[in-house]
Amino acid sequence: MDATNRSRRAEDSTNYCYGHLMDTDQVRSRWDATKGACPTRQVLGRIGDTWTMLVISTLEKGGTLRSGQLKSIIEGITQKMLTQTLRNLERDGVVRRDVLPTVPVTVSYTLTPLGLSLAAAVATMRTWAYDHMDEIAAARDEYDANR
Amino acid sequence: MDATNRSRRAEDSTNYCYGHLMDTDQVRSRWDATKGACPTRQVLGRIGDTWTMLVISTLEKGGTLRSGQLKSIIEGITQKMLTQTLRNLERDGVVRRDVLPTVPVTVSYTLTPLGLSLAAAVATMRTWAYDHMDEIAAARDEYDANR
DNA sequence: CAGAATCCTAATCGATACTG
DNA sequence: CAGTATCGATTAGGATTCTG
Repeated sequence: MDATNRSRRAEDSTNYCYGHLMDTDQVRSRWDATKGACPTRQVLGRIGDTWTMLVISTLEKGGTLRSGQLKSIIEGITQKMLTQTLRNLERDGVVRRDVLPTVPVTVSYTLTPLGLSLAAAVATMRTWAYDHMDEIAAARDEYDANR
Repeated sequence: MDATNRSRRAEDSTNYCYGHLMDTDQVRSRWDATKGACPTRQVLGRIGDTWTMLVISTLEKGGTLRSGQLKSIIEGITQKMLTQTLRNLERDGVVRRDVLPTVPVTVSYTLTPLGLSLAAAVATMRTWAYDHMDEIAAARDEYDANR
């Protein structure tokens, strides 16, 4: 029973797919379930974490940036989370990591073409949030006032 | 020291703002920091959680839906997470909750105009993920092959 | 400078049982 | 049916220390 629960968690917890919203057959035919979650869900999950959008947007605005520059521009990010976020994005083909063999080593990051197209979609979300933050704040105030 | 760490976590952990990407003064002037995180960050954080995008997209497609309908359409969601997600969206003014005093009670949810505009932005992200899932999968395969 | 490794707390989320 | 409450497993992520 514990084993059942645990394996369920491990295997399926990120597999919820968007099939009912798109062409399910097409999604299924392009999705190798043995490799893990539905890709749409994986990508959206990645986008949603604390730092990914911030890193992408910062690179979009700044072009090629060094690790230290990203760290100082993105207020509050720790070394660990910056590295982790950049590794994930690199793995997904969204950023390119370049190492110059200076002493000490110089590492820079740049959005790939795929990353640039993602940055555009991210900007849409960011702009929406910015444009509607007053409306949201007002809705929250009203909601909270009634309890 | 523990107290310091804990309070820092509690108070500031979601306050990282997008000021360096937008008009910082304007963001600051519209953002009451005593109420918590930067609104942009709050909204994007909400979008990024496991179920929010799915619920929004499902309501966009289905129009007005009852709680039970949402639960059966969205594969894998639990009662708890559905309720929690809907509450958050209701608080932000994104969905409207209507209760009919039948026995037992009937509850339905609908996107507000604000919610509809958000759904459009969400669709952009969803479509991006769908359109690029092959590219991402390929990038991952290549990345993973080199280690 | 860039990042890997360790430790530890807090938030997330699923499972389950219960209420009107 | 819709929702609440509680518990436990898992994960995210911050602080810190160490390496080339």
